Amino acid sequence: MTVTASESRDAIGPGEISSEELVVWRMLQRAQVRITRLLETDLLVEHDLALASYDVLTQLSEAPERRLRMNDLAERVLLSRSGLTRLIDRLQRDGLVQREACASDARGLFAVLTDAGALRLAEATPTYLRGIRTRFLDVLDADELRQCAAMLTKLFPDAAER
Amino acid sequence: MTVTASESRDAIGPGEISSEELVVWRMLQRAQVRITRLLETDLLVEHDLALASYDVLTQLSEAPERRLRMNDLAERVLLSRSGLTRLIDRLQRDGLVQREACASDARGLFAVLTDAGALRLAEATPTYLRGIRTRFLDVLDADELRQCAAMLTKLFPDAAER
DNA sequence: CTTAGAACGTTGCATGCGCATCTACATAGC
DNA sequence: GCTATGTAGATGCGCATGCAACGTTCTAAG
Repeated sequence: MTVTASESRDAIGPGEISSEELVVWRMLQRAQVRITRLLETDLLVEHDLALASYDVLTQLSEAPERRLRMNDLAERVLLSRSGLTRLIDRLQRDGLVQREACASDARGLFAVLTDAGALRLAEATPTYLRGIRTRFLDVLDADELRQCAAMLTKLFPDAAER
Repeated sequence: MTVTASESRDAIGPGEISSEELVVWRMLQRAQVRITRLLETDLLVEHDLALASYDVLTQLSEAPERRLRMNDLAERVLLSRSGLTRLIDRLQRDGLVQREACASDARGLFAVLTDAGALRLAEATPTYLRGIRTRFLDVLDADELRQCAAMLTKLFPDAAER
């Protein structure tokens, strides 16, 4: 195939990707990983709480009766079922969560937020929010935030606000 | 402090965060994790290559003489030094990379991309690009992509295109 | 009722990662 | 030169996670 001058450099066919586009993706990756790590170390240092644990506590606190089925919870925090089993083990050992049987399905279990868990969450939340604000929200203006939300809604099929 | 009706619901003080803002952050987290996992399984299934390995090969391929100091490389792929040591162990075992001494600093090592590594990277790249395109780029229009790039530049202090 | 298949949660196992530590080398101060 | 401090990379260890397999229970088909 002969290549004309205009095609030779950043030739973009129908399925091609320009280097600018690629850079956007890479920056997104890096920014996200970095912010997440900062957030996690904040929580770890100030409250000895991993980000995944914080997520679990948050999900439970927002759920009706502060309880969620293991399976449901696993999906919400983006963990495999086995991963969630171990995480709930740890949280239960620390008294932040407890397991309860499900009346309507003997196979199922609820993870239930304890009062201690709710307290711990309340203590950690200012740290979490401050981290997000300083590392993410403060950097963007209202317009950008709206654009960001719009893009995410497109990217995110089941956006149901989880 | 007395709370008026207008403040009672989503009262936003100077350091507060509205629930909309919080949702944006959560969606970003979720979208990023999900896309990354899809990308990783694509590479794993089609080329038996982990995303971290792909990143290393890419960084090396773009570096002068296809080589980078371990430390430098670790920073670029967002891995700890020890993490990179093990990853390079594996890649070297598979013949995709090799270690070479550094003439100017006897402590240092270069990770060098081998021909086999370059070939493997070339094979895997279409999968990677296709994944990014279908899961990310195709969903956004040119305007949104520009907005996204602008935001990331603000979020990303050392944006130097890495 | 019985049986086949699916779904829920747990467990064994392997893997990949970070932290703390170690050794070898480099650099600065004397 | 010699010592003290710092840096590059490797190693021991612990931890969190996913996959595959398992037991238990639910559901559908006959």
